[in-house]
Amino acid sequence: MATRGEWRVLLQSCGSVRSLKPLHAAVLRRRPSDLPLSAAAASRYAALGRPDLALSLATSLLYPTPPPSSSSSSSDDDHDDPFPWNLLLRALSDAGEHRRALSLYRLMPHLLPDRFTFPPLLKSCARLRDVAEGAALHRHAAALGLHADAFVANSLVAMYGHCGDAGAAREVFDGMRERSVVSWTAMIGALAQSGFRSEALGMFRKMLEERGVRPNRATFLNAMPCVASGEEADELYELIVRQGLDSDLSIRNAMVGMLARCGRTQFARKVFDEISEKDLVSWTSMIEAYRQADMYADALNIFKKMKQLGIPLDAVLVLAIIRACSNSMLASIRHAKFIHGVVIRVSLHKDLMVETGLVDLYVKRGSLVDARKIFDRMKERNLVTWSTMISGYGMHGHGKDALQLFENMKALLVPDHIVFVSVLSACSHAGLVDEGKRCFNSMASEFGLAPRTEHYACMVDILGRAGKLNEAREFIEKMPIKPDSSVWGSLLGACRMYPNAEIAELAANQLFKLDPQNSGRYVLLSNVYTSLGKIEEAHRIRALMRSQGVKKTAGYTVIEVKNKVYKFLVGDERNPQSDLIYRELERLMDRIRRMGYVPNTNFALHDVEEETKEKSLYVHSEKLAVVFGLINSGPGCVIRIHKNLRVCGDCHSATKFISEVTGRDIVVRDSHRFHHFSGGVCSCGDYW
DNA sequence: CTAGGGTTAG
Repeated sequence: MATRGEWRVLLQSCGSVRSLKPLHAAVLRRRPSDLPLSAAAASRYAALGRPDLALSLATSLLYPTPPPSSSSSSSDDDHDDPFPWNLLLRALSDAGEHRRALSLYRLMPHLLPDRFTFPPLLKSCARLRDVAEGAALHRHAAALGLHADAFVANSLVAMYGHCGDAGAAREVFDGMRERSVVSWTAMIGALAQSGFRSEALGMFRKMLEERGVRPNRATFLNAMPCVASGEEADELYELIVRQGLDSDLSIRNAMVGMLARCGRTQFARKVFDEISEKDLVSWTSMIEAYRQADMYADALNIFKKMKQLGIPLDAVLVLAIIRACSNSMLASIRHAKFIHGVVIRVSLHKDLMVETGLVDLYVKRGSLVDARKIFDRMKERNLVTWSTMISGYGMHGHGKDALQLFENMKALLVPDHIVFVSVLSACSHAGLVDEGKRCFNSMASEFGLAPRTEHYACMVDILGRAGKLNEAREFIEKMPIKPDSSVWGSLLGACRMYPNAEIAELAANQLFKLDPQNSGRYVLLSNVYTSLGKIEEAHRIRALMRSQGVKKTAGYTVIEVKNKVYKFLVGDERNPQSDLIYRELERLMDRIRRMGYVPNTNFALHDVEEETKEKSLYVHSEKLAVVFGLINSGPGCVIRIHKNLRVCGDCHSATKFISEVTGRDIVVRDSHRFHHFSGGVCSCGDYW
């Protein structure tokens, strides 16, 4: 009878699956339940391009049927040789069977792992983002004195990096005797993936100074996503060209993203156009480029061009265009339906991420009904899906529906931090104080989740909107974590509806320290003073804003009419129907004034006569867009407009009256939420 | 037999 060593040589010299199969069968007959030999066979299947066979064999090794009585002999020379196991671990890891790889490792305690054992296992931990398992392997390797091996150490850095623990990665990196380009690259990647982008670039610069280490393709691919400024982008671009790496497809794809992120959209497009053999990642990167620059029309053109060229789409690409459409000011429900149609035609509508993206798309384009229809038809839903639908209900002011959905979800899944943000923001949009409090308290008591600043901000919002300003302030004072600008922003926001100089100042002073360039906060504080009659103070804040060099973001409103998007600025006269719009506006304002509408000049500019203030309110972009919509659509048609900032209080009041006198439903999306106006009432219940 | 990489929904 041949020894195991002889069998193993036979297995490993097999050149084809066809010859491996009978040999494997012979092994099973002669040496049943010889794990190392079966492992060698499995890794050979993987090496010959059949990971599926390797996997099913590995599975049978992990969960064996009871073996016949004969057992493997333990006296063989190579019984403890980890080599075949290492091959199998790698095969499993490469096949994406990470849990199986780790299970296999746990089943081989009789074997002494060697330095080859750890890299594939650490890679599996990285893919699974299982830092606990990874740290355990780290301890095993250290106990065996293998953690100092260059390959093991590099794998550890990468594993901690993928798990988002840059500190642990750094510790391993700093402890290394020799650092190769791979070590540096892994460390840069670790910092990048933990969100420490500038530190990652700093590491990249430090590496450039290191002797004998030159960046390569992988280094650039890790460094490019960290670049945030045009100058840095140019610098990397130069280095890449100098190294002759600029013809590489992955490098060019990453360049497109890098240049676009830095605002060099034109340059990004040039790099994209010069890719001769574009792959799906190239196209996706270009669409993402445009999405980040808020250039939805260009993103859509790229998408349409792909369709013309007959390029097959995948889920990632479709998600890019879905996100571009969701976020854009220029898209409408019509666009959502067009993209939805394409998604169905290319059969990507059964993909969980795509479906969730579509739910969000319809929510953001204003159709809760379509969003819910997709949600209901989904076979599978994860936390992201539920939180998308819950926050969708919240944005549209359907607080009770959001809470109902949250209850349904809790019966199936355990909520995470973000789901709670969705639920709490839904409570704040709908003014559900008690429900919000209960929900907030349940985070820690029922789910062991420590509330983060976002959750505190929601609670302050909820209390503030209910007029409980002092309670909101006390709530902040008792926070166990440091309140950030979102928390103070909520407190200041509450003063919009319940003007209170003391509290507004308290919040604003913090905000001016934390986030001095945000123009909205100055405007808000100034408006609070105005509505309290403290005109001098209001002027002081406007002056402060000027002296800080803070520019007020220009407000604008868009509306789609007959498949074309129109944009209105305040007092805009560029529209071809301008004369008609202003005549109709005058008429409408007269009508609603007779019904009781009183212009709220707190929202107007100062230093002008009352009558001029009123006129300046009339020409707010929201009102212009609504009137334009009314003129250009038939009775019964819903008017949908989209404003880049929060809708102003006066326009909100006027729109309620307009919905009543015209009998039209008007849907306004602002930077914060949706307002559905119908019959003189708004879905936000005047909480916003 | 081993390490690092471009696009991915709340």
